[in-house]
Amino acid sequence: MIYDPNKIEEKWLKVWKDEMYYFDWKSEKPHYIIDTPPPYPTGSFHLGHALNWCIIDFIARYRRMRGYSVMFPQGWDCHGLPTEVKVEEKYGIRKRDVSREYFKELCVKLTLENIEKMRQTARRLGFSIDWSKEYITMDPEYYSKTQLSFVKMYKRGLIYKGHHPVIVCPRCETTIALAEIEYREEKTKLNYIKFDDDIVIATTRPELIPACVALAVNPKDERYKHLVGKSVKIPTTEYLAEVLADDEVDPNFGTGIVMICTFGDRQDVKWWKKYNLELRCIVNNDGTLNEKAGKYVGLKIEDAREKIIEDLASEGRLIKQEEIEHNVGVCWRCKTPVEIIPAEQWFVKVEKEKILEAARKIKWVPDYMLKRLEDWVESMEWDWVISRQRIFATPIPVWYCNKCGETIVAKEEWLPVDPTKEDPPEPCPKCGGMEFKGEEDVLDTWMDSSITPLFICGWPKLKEYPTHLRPQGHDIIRTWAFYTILRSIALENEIPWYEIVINGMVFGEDGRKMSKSLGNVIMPEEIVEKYGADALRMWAASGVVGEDLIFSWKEVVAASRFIQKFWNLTRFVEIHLKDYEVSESDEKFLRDSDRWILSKFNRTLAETLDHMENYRFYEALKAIRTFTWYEFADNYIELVKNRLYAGSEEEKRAARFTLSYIHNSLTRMLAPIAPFLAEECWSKLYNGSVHLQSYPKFEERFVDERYEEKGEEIKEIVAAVRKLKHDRGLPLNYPIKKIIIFSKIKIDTRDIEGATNSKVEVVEEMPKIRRVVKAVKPKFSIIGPIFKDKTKFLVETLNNLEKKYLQEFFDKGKIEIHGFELKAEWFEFEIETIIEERPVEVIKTGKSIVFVEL
RNA sequence: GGGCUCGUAGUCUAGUGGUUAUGACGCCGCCUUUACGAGGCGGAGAUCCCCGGUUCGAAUCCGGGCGAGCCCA
Repeated sequence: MIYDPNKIEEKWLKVWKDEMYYFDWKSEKPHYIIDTPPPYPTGSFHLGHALNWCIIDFIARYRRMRGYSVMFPQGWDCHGLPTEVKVEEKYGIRKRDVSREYFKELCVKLTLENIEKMRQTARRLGFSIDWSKEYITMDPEYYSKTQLSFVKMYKRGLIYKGHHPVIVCPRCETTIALAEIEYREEKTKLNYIKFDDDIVIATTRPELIPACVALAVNPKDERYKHLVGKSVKIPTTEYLAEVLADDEVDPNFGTGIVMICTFGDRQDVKWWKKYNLELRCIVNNDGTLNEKAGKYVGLKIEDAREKIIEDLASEGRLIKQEEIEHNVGVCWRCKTPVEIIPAEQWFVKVEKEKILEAARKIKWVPDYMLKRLEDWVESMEWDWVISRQRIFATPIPVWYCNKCGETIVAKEEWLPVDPTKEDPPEPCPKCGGMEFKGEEDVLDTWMDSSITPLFICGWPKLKEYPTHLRPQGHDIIRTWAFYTILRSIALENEIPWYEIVINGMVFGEDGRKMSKSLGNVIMPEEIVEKYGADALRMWAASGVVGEDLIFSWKEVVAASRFIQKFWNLTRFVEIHLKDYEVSESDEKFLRDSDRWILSKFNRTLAETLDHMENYRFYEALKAIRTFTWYEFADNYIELVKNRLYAGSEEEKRAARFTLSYIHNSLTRMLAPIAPFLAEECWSKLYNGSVHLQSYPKFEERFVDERYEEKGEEIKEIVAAVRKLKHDRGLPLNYPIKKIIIFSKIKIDTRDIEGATNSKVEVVEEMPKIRRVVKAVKPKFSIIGPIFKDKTKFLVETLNNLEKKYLQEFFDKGKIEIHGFELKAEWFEFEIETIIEERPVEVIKTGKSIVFVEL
C-alpha cells in the first residue's frame, strides 16, 4: 500500500483545530514565547520562508511536547515601497494621481489579499501557528503602538529632527536607508580635469564640480606636498577651495588629487564633517540641479554631466577621459543610482555601546552571528533615518503650528492618529494657534517591525519580557535584529529575547540564489503536491542552522521514502498490537533481543534530545531515521517475527511490549518534524492527537551494556546465517538442520532459532573439528614466475593426486612433486569443515564461532 | 578592498588530535522473505583543495596560498 501524503495531510488539516496551539498567558506551564518574523506580504510564501518557519515549528512543537506553553504568533509586516509600486503597476497610476487616502486604501486591499494567499501556504505546511495571536502592522491596533513608541522615544530625547546628509533615490524621490542600497559594477568615464596649472583632478562625477568645497591629497604624496594649504579656484563657480592633506586619499587613484563635494559619496560626508567644510548642495530630491549649480540649474544629473564636460572641453580643461569599472550605489527597488543630499529628516539616535552590551547578553546560535552584528554596529557612522516620503506607512504623529512653527508631538492618549487627516485636539501650547500642518513624512517600516517582541507581550503593559526566542535569517541581522535590540533597549531598557537563532538562505539546486531570471525557483506548493508537506519539512531539517541550504529534490525523495518506510512499519506493528494492552508487568518476560533494542532505543532518544535542545534537527532526524530503519526494522523486527507469529504467550507479550514501547516513542519523536505522518501513525494505534502528547522520557533503567553486547552478537549471528543462505541461493526460511555456537558470552538463542528456522545448540567448549581438503587451486601469479614452463605439468600432477596426499599437503604446509617443493601458501584450498562426521559451514562473528549444518 | 563561512567518493554531506574516514542519492550484482521491490543483502567508488609547520600521530591545530559563497565598503 502506498502512503498518499496529500490525501492524508489534507485529512488532518481538516481534523486539527486551531485551539490545539493557543497560547495561554495564565498557563502554569513554563512559557516559551517566540518572536516570529512578520513576513512582507508579497502574496508568495516562498521556500526561504518555509525553511525559517519549519525551524520555528520544530522548536515550537518540541517545546510544547516538553511541557511548555508556547506562543507561536504570526505577524505581517505590511508597510513599504514594494506594495506602493505593485499598486501603481496594478492600477496603472502614480501615487500622486489619486488622494493619499485612496492610494492607501488600494495598498491595504492588495495587502489583505496577499496575506490570505500566504496564510494558505503556511497552513498547508502544517505549522502550529497560534492564529489567535496574529497581528498585522497596518492595523490601527498595531501601528498605534508604533506611534506610541515614537512618542515615548521622542520624549526621552532619542528621536530628533535635523539636517543631515541622507541618501535619496531621485526616481522614487524618497530617502532610503543604508540597508536599502545595492551596489552594482558599472563602466563609466573617469575625467581628468585641470583646475589650474598645478592641479588636475580625476572624477567620475564632473557635474558635481559646482558642489566642490575642498581638494585633498595624501600627506605622504611627494608630488603634491607643496600644494597643501593652498587655495584653488573651482571652475564654473570660482569658489575658493583649500587643498587638504588626508590619509584616506588614495594616491594611486586618478591623479592623486581628489575633489571634495557636498556630496558625491559617503567619503565626502566624512571629510565634510571632519574639516567642517561649507555645505554647497546642488542636487534636488528629484535629481535635478538647483541654482547653486549656476548655469546648469534645472538640468538632470546625466544631462548636466554631458553639458559640463562639453564646457570644460571647450575651455581646454578636459585633459583626458578613460573608461573604468566602479561600484555605484543604487536604489534596491528601482536600481537608480542614489544621491547624497542634506535634508531635514527624523532620526533615531544610535547608542552603539548600549546596543553592543545588550547584543552580548543574548545567546546567539550559531555564536559567530553575533560578530556580524558587532561589525555592523561598530562601523555605523550615522544615526538611523526614520522618515520616509511615502504614503503606505505608519504616519509620524506630529504637527507644525502654522503661526509659530512649533513642533507638536501627539500625546499618548491621542493615538492612533494620522496628522494629514486630523488636527491635534488642543491649540498650540506655545502660541495658542489653531491652524496646523500635519507631518507628511511617514515612518520607516523597520519602525513597525522592530517592536514585534514588545507588541506580542502586550506593550506598553508587558505581561512578560524578554521573549525567549527570535528566529530569523542572517540577511536581516543588520536591520531587523539590530533595530529590535535598539528599540527594546530604548523603550524598556531590556534585551528583546534571551536567544536568537539564525537560519541561512535557501538556494536553488544549481547552488545559486533562487531567482525568476535564473529559472531555478521552486515553490513550496510544487514540493507539497509531489511529496507532501512532511517531506518538505524533512528537507528543511536537513540543513545546519545558520548555514545556507541548497534545495535538493534528492533530499525530498529520501524523506518520502522514510515516510513510506515508517508507514509500512506502523502497519506491521498495528497487526501485532491489535489486542495488546501495554502492561509494565510484561517487562519480566523480556528476552535478550528485547532488552538489546530497548537499550539502544534509549541511547538514541538521549542523543535525539540533545540534538533537539541544540537545534541540530538534521542530527536528530538522522538518529531517529537510522535507528528506525537499520536497527528497529531491519534487525529487531526480523529477529522477533517468529516469536510474534508462533511464540508462546509470554514470548509474544515481551515482543509486543517492546514493539509498542518503541513504536509509540518513535512516533512522538517524529511529531515535531513530520506532524502529519506522526498523527496518521499515532491514530492507528493510540488515542488522542500525538501533538498533545509529551515527548518520550529517557529511561536509564533500560540502558544496559551487557544486553547490548548480547543483542549485537545475536544480530550478527542471524545476519551471517542469512547471508550464508543468500550466498547458497536458499530461501531465507530454509530450515537448517542444526547450528552450533561456541561463544565467549552467554546468549539467548530463542530468536536465533526463530530467525534462522533451525535448532541451536550452545557449546561450552570448542567442538572437535576436522578440516578436509576438497580441492586445491594454484595461485598462478606466484607459481608461474617460479616454475615457468614446468608450471602446467606440476599443476596437472597435483590435480591428479589422491585426496589423502592433498590433505597431507594442507596439514604439513608443503609437498614434494618430482623433486620440486611446493608451499601451501602458493595455493588456495577449498576446505570442508567436519564435526562428528557431518560437514558444517564455519562463520566467525565478533565473539563467537558458529557452525552451521545445512 | 574588509569581515564571516566553507573546501572530504559522480553529487550532497558527517567527522575540531588516535585502528581500516560517516551517511544519503546515484552506480553495479544478487534476491517475491507472511509490514515494506519507494524493499532486502552484497559491492565498486576519496591524492580529505595545495604547500609548509606543530605532534609519536593531522581531514581535524597553526601559518601561507588557491578556490567558492554570503555580508559589507
